[in-house]
Amino acid sequence: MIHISLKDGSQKEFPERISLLQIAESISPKLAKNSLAAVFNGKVTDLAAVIDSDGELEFIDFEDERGRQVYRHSSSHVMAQAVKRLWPNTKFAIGPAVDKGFYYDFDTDHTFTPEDFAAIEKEMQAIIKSNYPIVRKEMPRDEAIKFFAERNEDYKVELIQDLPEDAIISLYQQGEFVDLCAGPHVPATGRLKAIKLMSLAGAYWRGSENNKMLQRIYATSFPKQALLDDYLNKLEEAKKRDHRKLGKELGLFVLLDEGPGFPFFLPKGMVLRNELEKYWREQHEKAGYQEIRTPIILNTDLWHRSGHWDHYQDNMYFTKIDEEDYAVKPMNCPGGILVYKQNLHSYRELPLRIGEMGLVHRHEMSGVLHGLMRVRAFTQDDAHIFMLPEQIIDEINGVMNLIDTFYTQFGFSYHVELSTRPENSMGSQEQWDLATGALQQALEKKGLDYKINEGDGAFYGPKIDFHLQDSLDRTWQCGTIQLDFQMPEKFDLAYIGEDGEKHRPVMIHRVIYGSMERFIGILTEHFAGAFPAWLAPVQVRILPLTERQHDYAEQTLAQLKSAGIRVEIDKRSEKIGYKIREGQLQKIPYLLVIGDKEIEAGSVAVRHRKEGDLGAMALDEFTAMLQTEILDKSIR
RNA sequence: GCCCUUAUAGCUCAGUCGGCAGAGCGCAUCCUUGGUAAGGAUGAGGUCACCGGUUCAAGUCCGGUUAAGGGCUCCA
Repeated sequence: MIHISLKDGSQKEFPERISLLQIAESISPKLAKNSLAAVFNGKVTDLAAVIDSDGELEFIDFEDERGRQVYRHSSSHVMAQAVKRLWPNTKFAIGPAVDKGFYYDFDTDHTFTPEDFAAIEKEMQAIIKSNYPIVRKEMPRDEAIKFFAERNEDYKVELIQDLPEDAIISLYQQGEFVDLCAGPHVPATGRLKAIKLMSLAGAYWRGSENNKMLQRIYATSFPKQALLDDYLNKLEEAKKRDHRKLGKELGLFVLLDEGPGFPFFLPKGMVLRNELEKYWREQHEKAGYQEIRTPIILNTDLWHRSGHWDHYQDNMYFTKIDEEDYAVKPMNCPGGILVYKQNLHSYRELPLRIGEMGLVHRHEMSGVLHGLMRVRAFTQDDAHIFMLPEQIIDEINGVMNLIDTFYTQFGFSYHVELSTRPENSMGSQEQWDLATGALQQALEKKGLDYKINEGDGAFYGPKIDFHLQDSLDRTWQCGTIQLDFQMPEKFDLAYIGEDGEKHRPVMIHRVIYGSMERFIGILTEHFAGAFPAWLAPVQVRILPLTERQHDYAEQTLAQLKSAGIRVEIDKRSEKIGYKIREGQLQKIPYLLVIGDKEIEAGSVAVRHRKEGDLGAMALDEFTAMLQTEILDKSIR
């Protein structure tokens, strides 16, 4: 029996060999009618069918036992077939389904431009209309190599050569087009419906920058035009939350030609940033951290000693002072370590938790810069914890709890990854195994689901990464916990144990926001610029109806200010509707409309950015309400 | 860094076949003094990213540089 879990959480059981059409029929006749039933040779473990509450089919695609989406994968073959027809000399690399669509990598003399999209889409529609059966063929490895070599498909030959000697190679054919493919596929090209080519990109063959760069076409497909339209609309909506767009509109930050990757924070962005730092300091004081600040520029002897010279040089900036070589810090740890070394420490002092809002500079390649998410100068909300070996698990657990407190405060959900030893790293395998094991143990003790990221650790230790999502569902690493046996060694760190002898402490590097820049970027998209009142750069805007209310508005402003509220007045001689519109667009939590009625009653008319007109209230009452909201850090 | 695309007013963007630089928003001034998402008029605002080339003539065509956008690789 195989178990099928539907996306709505329910479970069904089926015999081993069954067609997807049969599965679909047994779940819902409606689903079956729209079904993409595939001729299928393996097991089905998941049927990604989502049926929304009113029974309409929201999205359907089948996944095979390795999680591949059949419908999109078949779409990718049809795109390849169309490209082959239009540019017969094209060589084919790979064309998998991805999250919201599919792509295919091509090697051809023709340079694709977006103008080619219409022609390719038209050819794809012709192929769909022809309704070619998609037929699976199998042949021995040697025969398959010969088959593709004759067709000059170098990449396919290379792919097959990587398969075991005795492998049976499967090919899928539709009309004149044959592709190397494990399958499965929809039974015929006519099953495909709405197709849209999305974008062009360069992509290295097999993802290595030492290989040739191929041309990748990204596209998506849906079984109904309405679903495609819906998807495109959602993309448009997501773009409206883009932190780069909102950052400009809300006056949070700018990026200028004069400093690529070096963001300028504007007054409103600074208010937000300072509030985040304030919250950070409160929480860290509670959690037993101390705070330090270390220099941005330090001499190169230090960086040799720390291993950054050998392992991180390409990402560092250098400078000279009085003929001596200095480097701008790319990480805060060496500074923190020097602070630790200022005293001889007793085991009784440990764990020692030392935080630093540390400004670091990293030379990132020009092509990777992205708004606030990926910059060349950023402030890490760093901390280094020096501890006894037996304190490791507890300390990691403490940091995980702190991270959870922060992310929950902002309403983020996150996923966790464990990154292991990279190639360019220092220390013995034994130490790495120990460190990686400790992180793993801490994760398991906490019961967190995590994904393993082979070879993605820091050069001095493995790490647990916490990832948050942006508005386009791209994920960004924010929090990280890194366990380090190397730096204490390199810097000969010590504490005096119970036995009166010197011992080596263990070190954790950790950030929670990750970087202030990236976190503000994510936060902006998460709230679509409508920050909770405690973070909002302007919490209240007073809108006097006419000049007659200006004095009263000033009094109101003074009272709110003395209550610690960030408030401003719009005194322009514009109509109230216009002032409200602007206040809404600036996503200010509260707009206070003041007319003669309010003056007479000694009140303010309150409008909330999401809830609309809340009616008149005494100023004291409003102030108390808002103060509570700010103090509770509520999301309203 | 690599592949593709883009760069015109503070912002968003038109500008056709190479022939006098445009609109809306915003801004300034004036009129309007109003009740919950855009009242009206007038005006200012430009080295068409930068450097070079072709041409009688370049925002427009060509080459280069810089920056930005979508990816790849890399990363907080």
